[in-house]
Parts: sequence; structure tokens; C-alpha cells
Amino acid sequence: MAAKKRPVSRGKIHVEKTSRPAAAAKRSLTHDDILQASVRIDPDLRRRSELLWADRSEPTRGPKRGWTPDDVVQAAMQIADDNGLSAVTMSAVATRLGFTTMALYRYFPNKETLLDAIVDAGMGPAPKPTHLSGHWRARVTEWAHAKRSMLCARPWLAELPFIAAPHGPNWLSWLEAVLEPLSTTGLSAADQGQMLSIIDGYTRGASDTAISLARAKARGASEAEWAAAVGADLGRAIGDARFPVFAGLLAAPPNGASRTMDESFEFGLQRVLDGIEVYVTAWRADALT
Amino acid sequence: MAAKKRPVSRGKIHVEKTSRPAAAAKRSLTHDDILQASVRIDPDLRRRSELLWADRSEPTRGPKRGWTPDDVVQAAMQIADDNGLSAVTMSAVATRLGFTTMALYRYFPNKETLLDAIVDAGMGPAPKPTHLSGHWRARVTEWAHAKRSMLCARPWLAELPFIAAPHGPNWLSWLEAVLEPLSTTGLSAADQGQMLSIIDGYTRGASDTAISLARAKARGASEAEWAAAVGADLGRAIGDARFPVFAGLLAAPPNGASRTMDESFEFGLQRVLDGIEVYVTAWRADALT
DNA sequence: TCAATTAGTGTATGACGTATACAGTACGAG
DNA sequence: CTCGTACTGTATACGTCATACACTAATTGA
Repeated sequence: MAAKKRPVSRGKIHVEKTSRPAAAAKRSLTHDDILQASVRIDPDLRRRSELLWADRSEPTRGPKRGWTPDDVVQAAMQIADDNGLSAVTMSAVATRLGFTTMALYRYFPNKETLLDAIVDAGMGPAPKPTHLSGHWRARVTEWAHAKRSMLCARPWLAELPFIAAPHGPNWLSWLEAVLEPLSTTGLSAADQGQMLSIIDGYTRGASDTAISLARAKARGASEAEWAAAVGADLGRAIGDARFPVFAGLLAAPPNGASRTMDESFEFGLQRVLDGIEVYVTAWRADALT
Repeated sequence: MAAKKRPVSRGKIHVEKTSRPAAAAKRSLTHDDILQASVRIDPDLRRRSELLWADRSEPTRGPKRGWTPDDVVQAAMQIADDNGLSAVTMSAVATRLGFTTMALYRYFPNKETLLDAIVDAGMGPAPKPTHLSGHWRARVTEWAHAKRSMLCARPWLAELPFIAAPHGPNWLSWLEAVLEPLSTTGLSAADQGQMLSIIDGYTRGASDTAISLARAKARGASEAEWAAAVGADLGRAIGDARFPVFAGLLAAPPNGASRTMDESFEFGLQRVLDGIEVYVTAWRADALT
């Protein structure tokens, strides 16, 4: 079938409108189908990805724009930083820019697209490593801490479903930044991907506590207050017969110096890297024989 | 100060109304303050926790209720299962029960509380281990796979910010279930907590891909369609000078048998457990001397 | 110059969460 | 037995929000 190409003017944000399909067709698909029917297939992934990477260069005709798409993103991010993600409404963003709400739709076709953009912008590009040629392990450690700091600096990022977000350039830059040291391990491409997934999985998963604290702080709570709230929450296990082991853990006296939250993260990270190193060593030994 | 105790009738869902404080008071807090002023401190944590664990026993007076709170939760969960989290509106839940929207507010004081309840209910209790007395490592492995399956079975769980959710009984039961084998390692209480955080962090973090697939499938997409969408998304790195290493990875031919998604998770999990085992072994050796 | 194209505005709409007032119901104290 | 009280579900209304549509003004290529 000849795909009818509609001319799309430069800089125009091209939005296909479709009703959300309850279930995709079950017939077998050709490659062409997949490429053409992108919207039908997964509105929450491919379409948003298109929009995130869309060409946002200025059109030539018509009045000059008052702002750039980036201005809009910055304004939205500042609102999120100041008052949390729930404060990011189209009208709040518009007001901050001195705009009518509807003017925003000349920059982003809908709110979801704007949120996707601020997710990527909020992550920022991965920082350049301080030492470019060290041991992979040291560089990965540095990366993991940087990523954690980034997540804590913008706790509202965690309020969005990360899984569902399309991957923007900044996202990719973070991937690139871990893969760079990992590529020096000599592992196969597949195994490098594995290690990436382990490290990133641990980093994001184990940052939750710190993010939760960061969110509480962003609303003005102190660390002590947050700890009290979480402690009381988890403390319900104490005296509950269903959770004997956990209750025992909570009741156990801290022997020796207890770790700070950062130290805990670092400790866990090193255990994870230990495991990876075991594999890398074995792999290299295997490659020699 | 004598805290004025207002009598709260049995079974009544007790809701303190407060305007959201922009910033908590900075003065030093007494323990009493923390306990009394729970709402002011962290509306998103302590208050929701209270409500999640609230006594929902039936009152004695008045007309019989048409449903139990659990019925409401089940209805909401079914809507989420069928049409995703966004389909869970108060009116949709009410309609499903043959109700007026406002009747729901006799069961849950607001939507957030209902969502907290379905998060805990959706997790379900941790499954009983098949072998109660095996090696900790085998049992932890079983647990991690079970948790991953649970997350994939209800992909909408990942659409909610997990960090912000209060910990309900089911949540605690999952904690308990990993801690049980971990407690046989002989590690200190603090280290057991560390290992828990590592394993749970990896499990949740590394399940994202599978969850993303599960979500796509829940909307009727096939695995091939999903892979095409994600592939196209990540594929933007190819040819982009900013991501040479990642592009190289994508371009690398798969040497040997590539792993399935499940195998990848298992592989990573074993690397993580390798790392933990290194530490456990060292610790035990240290304890002997 | 003028027609095409685009920017921002004003207004409207429908979905949604939820406040409030009300009417019917059943327990339990007298 | 009965009546007040504590509860149930309902009807209605409001405010917020995302977004559609129609309009005017600005800019520029033909």
C-alpha cells in the first residue's frame, strides 16, 4: 500500500489524532505496518518519542514567537522545583511566562509531551567524568553517585512513571556515560548491556529512600521529621505477629557506627560491583584459555 | 501541653483537614510535636499511612453498608487491570459497584487513600516459599522472581510513585519474606537491611523493561510491536555522534544465543547475589578469627 | 501587495475530585 | 416501644484542569 505522505510544514508539531484503541489488531504485521501505524501500536511510547525528538525549529512564516520551546520547559521545571509536580498545570506554566494557557499549545501539542520534555530536561546531560581513563569500577561508581544526586536534586522526577517515559537525548547521555567505562571491561556487547541494567537498576531502586527524603525536604520538612514519619510507618511491624523477622531487625540495637544514607548507597553499590567484577574476572580468564 | 483528644467513633474514617503547608515550621520539635502534628509534618506519608492502616470495622449504628471497603478496592483494581490506572476515576469505580460517586467517600475519604489501598492490595501478600529451609541464596532468588512477576502482573503499579506510597501490610509481607532467608546469613541487622535494599533495588529497577512490555501487552500490543517501538526509540542513538558507545552496542551482532528477558533478569540477579555472597563469606571468615 | 501561514487570545466544554445539604434507615437508651 | 442519633446513600453544585474552536493580528514568500 502506498503510504500517503502529507506535507508537513517545517517546525510544525505534527500530531496524529487517534482514539485510544482498546486492543491492537491481532493479525500478523509486516515491517511496514509497524512503521506506518506507529500511533496505533503504542501511543504511550512511540508517539511520545516522536514528539520528544520532534524538530522544534522555528517556522519562517507568521509572527515571531514570544518564547522558545525551551523557555516553556524551563518555566515548567521551575514550577516543579518550587512546588512539586502537581503544581505544573498548563495555566501555571502559561502564567509564569505571562501567557494565555492556550498559547502553550503552539509549543507542545499536549501536557504529556511537555512532561516528557521536562523529564529529559530535568535529568540533564550526564556529567563528564573527572578522570577519563581510570579503572572502570571507579568510573562506574562515580556515575552511580552522580545519577543518584541527580534524582535527589529533582525529586519530582520520581513522581512520574519512568518506565513509560520515552528516551530523550539526556537519557541516552546517561546510558552512554556508564557504557563508556563498561566497554573497557572486554565483556561482550550483550553482557555490557546486562551490567548496565544491573547498575542502573540498583542505582534507581536503591535511591528511593534518598528521593523520599529529598521530596519531604522540598516541602519544608526536616530530616528528623521525615525519619519520624517513615519510622512510624515501618514501625507498625513491631508487635505484629506477621512480621517477626522485620520487627526483630527494627528492634536490633545498632552495633557499631551506623551508616549514613549515602554510605549505605555506596556500600550496596560496591557489593553490586563486586558481583560484576567476579564475572568480569572469570570472563577474562576464560578468554585467555 | 494537653493534647485535646476528640472522641472518634468506631469505624469512622478520621480525616484531619489541613491546608497544604508551603513550608513546615523550622523551630526545634519535641517528640510530642512529631506525634501530634502528624498531618502537618508530612501529609504524603504519615497521614496516608494512618488512613491505610485505619480501622475499617463496621459501625454498629445506622443502615447496613452495601459493600465492604474491600469490595471497593477490588472494583478499583479490576478497572486498573482492564483499562489502566487512568481509567480509575471515582465515578468509574462507583458505577462499577452500581453506586453514586459520592457514596465512595463513605468508604475512603479521598482518591489518594483509595489508590494507596489498591497499591497494597495489588501487590498482594508475598507468596510462601516452596522450600522453607534451603540455602538463603536459592530462597532469595525465588523471592526476586516472584516480586518481578507480581510487578509485571499489575503493570499499573509502576505508574504510581512507589516511593511516596505508605507501607501497608502486604508491602511489609514482601519485606519479611526476603528478610527471612537473609536472616540466616549471620550478618548484622544493619547489613541485612543493606542486602535487602540491594536486592529489592535491583529487582524493582531491573524489572522496568519487563513491566513496560507488560503494560504494552495490557493494551493489546504484541511483543514484536513493543520491541519495535522501544527499538526505534533507542535506535535514535545510531548515527548520533553523541552516543558512540551505545550506538556501537546496538549495532553489535548478537554473538551466541541471546538471552530472553527473563534470563537477563536472572543473570543480573545472580551477579548481584555473587556480590552479596562475597561479603557474607568474608564476614563469616572474619567472625571465626 | 496580498494570500498563506502562524502567534497569541477569548471563550466554551467536558471530565474529574470533592464539598454540602438532604433523606432514608436502623440501633440502642429511655 | 419509641425516638434521638449515628449512620447510609443521593442530588446537586463548584472549582480546577486539559483542551477544542473560532478569531484577530502579525509576518513573509509569491
